[in-house]
Amino acid sequence: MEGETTLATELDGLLAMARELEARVDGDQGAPGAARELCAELAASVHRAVRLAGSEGNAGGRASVNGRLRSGRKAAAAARAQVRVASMQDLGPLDDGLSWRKYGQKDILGAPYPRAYFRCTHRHSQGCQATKQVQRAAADPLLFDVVYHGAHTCAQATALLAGTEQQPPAPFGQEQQSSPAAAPEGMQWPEEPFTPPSFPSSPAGCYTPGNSWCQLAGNYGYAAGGGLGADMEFDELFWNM
DNA sequence: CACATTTGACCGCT
DNA sequence: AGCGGTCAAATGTG
Repeated sequence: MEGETTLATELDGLLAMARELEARVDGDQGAPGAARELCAELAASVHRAVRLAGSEGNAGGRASVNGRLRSGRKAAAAARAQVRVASMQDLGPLDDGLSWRKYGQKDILGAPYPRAYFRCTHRHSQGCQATKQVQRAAADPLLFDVVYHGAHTCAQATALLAGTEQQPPAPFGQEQQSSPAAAPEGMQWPEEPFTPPSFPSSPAGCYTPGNSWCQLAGNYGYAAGGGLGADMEFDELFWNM
């Protein structure tokens, strides 16, 4: 409602591209050439949108984050982006190709499902401070909200990023993935008709480097507030394209 | 035996 | 005071 015109426009175009991409991928999964190009454009648009949202002085929905920064408050430790990507790939579990170690689970106020906290297994070995939060969507139990934050310094991440030209496991950002037939590493929900835990953390391979993901759906939930922790401050946004 | 996961408690911040 | 996040000890599994 405020001055989100630019951002809205970007997002609108992005949505359109996403649709096109979705159609392309759906119709031709053997030749992701065009899809890939669209993906690039899409990524660029997203990048721009996020940048606009993170710009100072911008009155966007997230502009307050910057203006809210108080002196002495440094949030460089964990940057989060608001990129919500819903990838419906049954074959693509939530495994990012890295090793995550669950270190806690907490029930979130207002959320019917608990939130699991994961950490890089190499945190003690290589000092990888990367962390990941996996939570289930409130209205869509089939959707998993995976929030990555922190920087991956372990060789595993480096190798992964170097081996793939894409950026599935973005350095930072909120990624909403959906795995209808695949459950995360380990999360036990109150009532789950799906596959229980027991996710052997599939090693690299299920990633399918080349075919990659691709089904953008949904909208950009900028965690619009409501009072449920809509406080997001992202100072730096890294996006490799 | 080592590693990963689980659960509870503690701490910090809002 | 409440919520979110992390740590630490215990347990289970491979």
